[in-house]
Amino acid sequence: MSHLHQRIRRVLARATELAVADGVLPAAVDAPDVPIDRPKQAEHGDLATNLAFVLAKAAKGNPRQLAERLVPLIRRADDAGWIEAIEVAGPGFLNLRLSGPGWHSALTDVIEQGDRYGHVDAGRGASVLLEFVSANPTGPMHVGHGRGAVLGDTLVRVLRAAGYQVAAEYYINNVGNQVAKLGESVWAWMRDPMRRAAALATWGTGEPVPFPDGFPTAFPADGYRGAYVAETAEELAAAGGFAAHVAASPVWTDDAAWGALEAANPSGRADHRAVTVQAWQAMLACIRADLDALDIRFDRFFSERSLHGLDAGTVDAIGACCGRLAAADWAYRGDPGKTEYDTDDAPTAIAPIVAQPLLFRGTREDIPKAIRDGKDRVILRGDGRPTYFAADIAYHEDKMARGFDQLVDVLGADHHGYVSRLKGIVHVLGALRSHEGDASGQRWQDQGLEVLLVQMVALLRDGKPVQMGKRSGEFVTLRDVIDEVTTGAPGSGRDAVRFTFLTRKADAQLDFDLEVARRTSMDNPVYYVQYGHARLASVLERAATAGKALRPGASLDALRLDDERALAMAVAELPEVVARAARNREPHLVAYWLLETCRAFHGYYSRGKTDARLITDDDATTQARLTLVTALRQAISNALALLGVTAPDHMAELPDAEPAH
RNA sequence: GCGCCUGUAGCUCAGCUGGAUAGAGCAUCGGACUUCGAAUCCGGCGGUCGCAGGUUCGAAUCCUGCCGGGCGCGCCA
Repeated sequence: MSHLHQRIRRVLARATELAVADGVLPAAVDAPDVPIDRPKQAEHGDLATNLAFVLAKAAKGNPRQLAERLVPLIRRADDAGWIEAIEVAGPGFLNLRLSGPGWHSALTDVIEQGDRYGHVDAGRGASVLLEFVSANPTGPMHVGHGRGAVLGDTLVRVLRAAGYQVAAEYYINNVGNQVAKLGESVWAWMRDPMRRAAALATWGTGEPVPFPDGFPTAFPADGYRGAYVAETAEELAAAGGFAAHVAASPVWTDDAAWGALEAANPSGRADHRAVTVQAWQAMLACIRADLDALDIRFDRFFSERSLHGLDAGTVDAIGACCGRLAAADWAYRGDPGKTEYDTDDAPTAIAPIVAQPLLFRGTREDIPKAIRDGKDRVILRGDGRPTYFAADIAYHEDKMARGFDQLVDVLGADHHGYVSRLKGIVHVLGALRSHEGDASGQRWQDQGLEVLLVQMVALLRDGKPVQMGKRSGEFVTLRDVIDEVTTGAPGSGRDAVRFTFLTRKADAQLDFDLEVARRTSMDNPVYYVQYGHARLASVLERAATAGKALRPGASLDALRLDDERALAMAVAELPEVVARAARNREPHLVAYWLLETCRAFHGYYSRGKTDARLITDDDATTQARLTLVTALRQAISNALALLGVTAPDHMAELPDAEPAH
């Protein structure tokens, strides 16, 4: 699929070849990936390139001189006549002014390609595994998770549009102390139906709910305190299946008693208890519903339990991986009992640590300094249980074994201390492969893992921070935010949340103002852009009603305004923006393209109200302008689709909005 | 202490592989609809790109140092 910049780039590449053939350039010069800019100054033409600089550097020549000599060659290479004028400017810029057919072709591209316009082949079919969200299934998603989710999902869409094969994956942390704690918290509520009912009623009133006192089984001091825990307990109690457990009354900390009670969990481990499993499954269902509300889909939910060999049909991949690492001296036995559990976080009733832990050599000198760890980390605890880190090693080993070309993880910024460790893993697993005679190892050592950090979200309401007490469990959930910014139109909450998250690049902190996200003006970018789309759709509708609908193959010669040329150039840029957004993993670029393009259109439209109306009495003018409008609408619609935001043909009237007249 | 992110207009932020006179929105001041959606547009005001060096034809962008802000450094996940 061809687009304007690509065609111009081909002309410039051919001109470079001609330059070599004519001896203007030495044969040794490689034709570079020709950079094409949109100049800031209108006098600088439609497109500009610093090709002469790049070539001059390689050929050790004078850029300005080389640019002069390239001009006739570009003319010669431009046999299709896209370029009307070439000007050498400044120290050697080549400013191109496109011919009518040249810039018109940007519009006909869109009309021809329809909803495929903007798709490019930058990825050349490379396969990418993109892991994102991976929120612990111990509670509902909060706003920060939401940002990672939207960024990840938008990146999936953008990468696919840019010609990558993408697998979207969610890693479920369903093993360990955190899920055990969730299970214990749910269990505490299940044991006491009276208090549960009272507490659930109290939650609705906003009164504080007393936790520590009066439970037959005390509520864990560091348990999960949100209302959702009691609600889950209510559901599980109602669903039944735990009557025997309650009757047998095992104390939560008594692993042996639980082991005797549950055939599926002979060890009795707290994170394997039936109630724990049901609890995180309920949480995961809730998370999936929230993701669904944002139109986020995954190709796979990857269970951490499967790496432990705990899911049906799985084997202990972690043990196997640790064994391989130890065999290649990437792991070693450390001193037993050197570090105690922090009593706050310790899983209850664990055996004293007497055996030797296995440590990962993340500090070895042959790991590149940038990803070398400051300290060797435990992967198998003294009691033999793997750490979270060990599971992540096995998980990334699994990803690598699946034959992807690239691995990308999206992480919350609060995990940034973990990034180098994670990158270290992939490097070492690559080295391990090389050590074991696997040729693919080198590629992973060189290329490694790519990690995108998503910075924090500060939630505001009308400019003031929204207080979130994490200890009380009363934090604002993603669901709350979606609900609060939902106005009247279907999908409006999703649209506002998605677009707002994409108005900042990932590594910048984001203020999310709930009040602004509901607003119907320029400070709410999603509205501005959707209004632009609705305006375009409305023009087309009106033209059709007036019997002046666009006919195929209309001539564009009647487009003579600077605004029209600029809009066509904006449309032409979309495929470039998609390619760059994919390459740099920066989906916000698409959002900015939308804002700029809509701003340009609103300006054109307003100026035209007096002297350049879109629907006129002159047929040729009307047809040409409707072509522009059609192409713009299509391009904007496509870009919105990449962001997962709806492109409405009409804006819903808001109850609290001033009526338009 | 070590490491990561960050510092651009009063505020919130863009700024492509280093490229031409650093751009938007908000705020503020002033304008624009009898007709395609004024939920919009046009204009004014506003800058030592944190500071100091370096690299080169050219630095907000790359390198070094310093200063300020945020975060991370568990046999938690």
